[in-house]
Amino acid sequence: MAGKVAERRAALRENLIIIAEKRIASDGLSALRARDLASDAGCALGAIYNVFGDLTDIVLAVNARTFHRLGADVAAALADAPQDPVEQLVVMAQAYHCFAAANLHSWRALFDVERAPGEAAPDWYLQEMGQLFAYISDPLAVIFPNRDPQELALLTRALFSSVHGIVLLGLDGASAGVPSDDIDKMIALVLRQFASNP
Amino acid sequence: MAGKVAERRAALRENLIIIAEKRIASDGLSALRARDLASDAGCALGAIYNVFGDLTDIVLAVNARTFHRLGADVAAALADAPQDPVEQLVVMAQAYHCFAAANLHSWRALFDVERAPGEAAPDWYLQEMGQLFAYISDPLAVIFPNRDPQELALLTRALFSSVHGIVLLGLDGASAGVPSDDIDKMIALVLRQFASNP
DNA sequence: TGCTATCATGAACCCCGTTCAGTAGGGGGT
DNA sequence: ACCCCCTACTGAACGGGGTTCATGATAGCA
Repeated sequence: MAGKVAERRAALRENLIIIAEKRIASDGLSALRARDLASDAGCALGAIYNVFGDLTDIVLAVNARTFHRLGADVAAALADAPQDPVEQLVVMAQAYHCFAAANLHSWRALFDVERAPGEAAPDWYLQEMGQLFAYISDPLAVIFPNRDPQELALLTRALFSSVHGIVLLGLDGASAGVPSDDIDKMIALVLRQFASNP
Repeated sequence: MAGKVAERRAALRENLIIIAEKRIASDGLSALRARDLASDAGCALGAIYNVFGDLTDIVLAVNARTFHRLGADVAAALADAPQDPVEQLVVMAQAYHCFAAANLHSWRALFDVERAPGEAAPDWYLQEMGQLFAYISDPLAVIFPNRDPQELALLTRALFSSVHGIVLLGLDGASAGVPSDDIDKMIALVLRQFASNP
């Protein structure tokens, strides 16, 4: 049976991703251990390396799923949003915040995984990122109809980064815990103010 | 001699901090090894633990110095800035970007060090952060004279976080390397737009 | 000088990711 | 049905890292 081996491996692969996902979600990226994975999956330690190159590959697979869920949440928020483009931006940003807060460890793993220096970001990463940027870019183009596409691209990236920064520092423990409401307020302040004078 | 031991330890402490600082600056936080530190400092491996609780304590000491240098750079930029409060914000933010780019590894170490969960941020961290916030808050109060202090505090934090986010994602390798000029443009776009309609 | 309390030392411990020699198992030929 | 061979799985072992602690060195004091 030629397909049998590939099938078993694919099943193990899925299994490992799900187990790693749970582990990261509950205890954070730094709590991920190869030996725990193996024992939870009921496989040998070495079996992990028959299916993944190393632990980072598993984390990347988990991150792909997380990123996809994030994109779906933002898209869902956008679907329910009012027509006003500024409100659309606010709603999406707050959905981003909401996702990050509700999936803190998984969300942090998106950025905490260390990429080998010089290695390009995976394809799915750029793709999901592009999707998020597209969600932002559309309302922006309505708000700023006179800016050229290049400038809109910069604006898009700048706004995403701003919201990301607000959420990142807001959820960071070092800041002594910014209340969730304050984070939403900051997001709304920045976005509304930003879009107030095109 | 009662002070002799304390003196020797203080010297070793300083020495270790400087060596760790160099190491982090050149190769990044993850390249910091206790054994390298000991051999570079010409001391025993265990001597490190006579002077610091663990490696994280050394990193925190390095971070305190980095943060201080960062604050000094921002203050220097502010001193040379024009009177216009919006321009002051822009100049400070670009000084932040400039510092981060020129001290990439040290700057990343400020945020990459993992704090024990539930442990409060060190005193110096909150103090330096407060200093940075004060630099931002002053021009903001001029730009938005009608907002109450509480709202100004939120604005201050939001703007800092936004600039931080722009610099963070801009300097991140995963974004396929945003050109430095673009980062400065994004900063200026966000800040000018933000302050354009008080 | 000898005694003792204190300090410095680095080999050893434990944890962890990764590897690879050894083994089990299944498919195909007779 | 039997055996052989090749593949894939296994988990003990390796290397590297942070931290500890029994031991040896040292400095102060009588």
